[in-house]
Amino acid sequence: MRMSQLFYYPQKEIPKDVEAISHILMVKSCMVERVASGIYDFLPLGFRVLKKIEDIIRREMLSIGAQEVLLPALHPSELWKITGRWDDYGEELFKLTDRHNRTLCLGPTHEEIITTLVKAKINSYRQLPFMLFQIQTKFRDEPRPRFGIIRCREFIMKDLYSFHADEDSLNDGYYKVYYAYKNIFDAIGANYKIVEAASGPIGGDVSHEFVIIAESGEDEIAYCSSCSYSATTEMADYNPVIVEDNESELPLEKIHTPGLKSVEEVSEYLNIPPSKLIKTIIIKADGRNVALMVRGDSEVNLNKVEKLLNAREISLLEDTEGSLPLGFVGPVGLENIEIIADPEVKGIKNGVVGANIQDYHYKNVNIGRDFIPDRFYPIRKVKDRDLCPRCSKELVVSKGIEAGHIFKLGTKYSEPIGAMFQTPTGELKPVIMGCYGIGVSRLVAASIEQNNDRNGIIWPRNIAPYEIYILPTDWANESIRNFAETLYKKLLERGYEVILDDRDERAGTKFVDADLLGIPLRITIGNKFVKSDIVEIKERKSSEVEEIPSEELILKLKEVL
RNA sequence: CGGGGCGUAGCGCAACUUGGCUAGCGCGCUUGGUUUGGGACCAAGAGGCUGAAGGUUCAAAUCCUUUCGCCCCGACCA
Repeated sequence: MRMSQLFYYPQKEIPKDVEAISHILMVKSCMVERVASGIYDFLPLGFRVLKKIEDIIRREMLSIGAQEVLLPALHPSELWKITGRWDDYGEELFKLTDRHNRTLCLGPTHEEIITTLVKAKINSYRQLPFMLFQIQTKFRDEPRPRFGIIRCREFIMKDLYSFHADEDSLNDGYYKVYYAYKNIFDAIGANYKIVEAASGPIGGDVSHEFVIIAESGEDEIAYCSSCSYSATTEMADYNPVIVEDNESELPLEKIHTPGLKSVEEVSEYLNIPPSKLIKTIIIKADGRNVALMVRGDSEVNLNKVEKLLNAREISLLEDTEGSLPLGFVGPVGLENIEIIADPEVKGIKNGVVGANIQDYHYKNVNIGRDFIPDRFYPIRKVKDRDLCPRCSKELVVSKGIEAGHIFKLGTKYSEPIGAMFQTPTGELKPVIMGCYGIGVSRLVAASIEQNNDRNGIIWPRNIAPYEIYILPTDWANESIRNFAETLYKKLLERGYEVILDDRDERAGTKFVDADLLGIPLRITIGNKFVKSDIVEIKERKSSEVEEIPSEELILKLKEVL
């Protein structure tokens, strides 16, 4: 590509409110252009990167035997009503009505469509297993689009669906995809973690997320600094450590704490650290009230409680439900209600809890003397530097971008839709399914989040829009120009993806653009070439410059690329 | 959905509080000249229905109402 022809209009000034590094760099480097909130144009440079990522994904999908299909973006409402998701999916579903007053939605995901297809074509175990995938635009009416292309209302996603006759086969398929995903994320050059995850509204039991470590991520994950354990903080376990306070028990004391409900308020008012407070919250689990206790500097992980209680539905108790003075609840004298405490609570001597009386707390509360929890169980959210549940080394809590998510769906969709097959014994069974997504457009941004410096993007070679940037410092100089042109043609012939900066710009401008665009290799043809036939090769990533005689250039490129 | 903020040239912003000449500045763009290895300089230009609708007024970018769009923070922790 000739720079003079490229649809490239770098922006020096970008809006103040653009936050994420990837967003800033993508706007600056003219990769994308915002059309509306959460809706973007992909411009030539951005689109090339998108295509490269797509190709990597496609190659891996094909290699595990999946076949590519293209499914509609427009879905009739009936399909979504069958699975109940017309209502369950909520406001994120883009709904619309056609001229005949038929209701439709723009597909946020394609389980309904693909399962209906399978219903139409599959009726025997002999046809199973198989996998289909699609790479296409999906739509979600996000409550708040954010971080440029990372959280959009319209975005490109790869979805693979697998169909099986039994659990073993599903498991087989699941791990085939799991390893294909590893290959993909490795090929893209991402720093990522595979974490055990909650399956969310898509459903199913087993699930892994592929998370790209990045500050602007909206996922929070915990991973072990030593072994391979990792999970979302929703799911993560930890090895509880009980630190016994080393002090003697003081007499219980009731204190007036008018209007002070939160841990911070009470802690500040009494000048006692939050770790000495015991937070007590009341939840409703399938209609039954349960009290949960954690140390004041911790947070309850409701996800864990839900699992522990094996409850279908749990929620925090509302002010209007029951007679407890919310904000002043404590375990002392709390009756007819199960109390579950985090093991950490055991270590607290002379703690502070709510008194179950409006505007009062108790000081110097001691476990055993003043109250006894019904059971201890680690129910708080993990924190940075907690101990790994497997190897007891320290965990790291970090933010990341959810880039891939794989689920075992089971028969969640095949059953209601009626995608059945006949077993060898003539039985009719619903097809067992798996579903496996990758946020393709999001990966473009995620990669930039990890690969940049103050001058711009640093593309990993596999997904760079071009491999080589030929930079003639003075386009008006005939010998420079001739050499650059010849080099450009030679490299194209040899199959390299090359940019030739044939603009009549000052050298400085070209250097700045080359850095911003982050093309892995830059070849500078300047005054050293004019004087002594020397050209420069610079690697964007390491900033290493090598000067070599011009006639050795092509050979040298073979070596480094 | 709750709270806050912003819509003025392609982009980034000023002028609005206290209404009043031709709505400014920077980037980018056009023309000419000088420059030419890290976002050059000088000169001359082009480019605006001040988001939209209504109102107040002799007079509205500016005040009022409505509406549309955009951004940020929050959205179960006691």
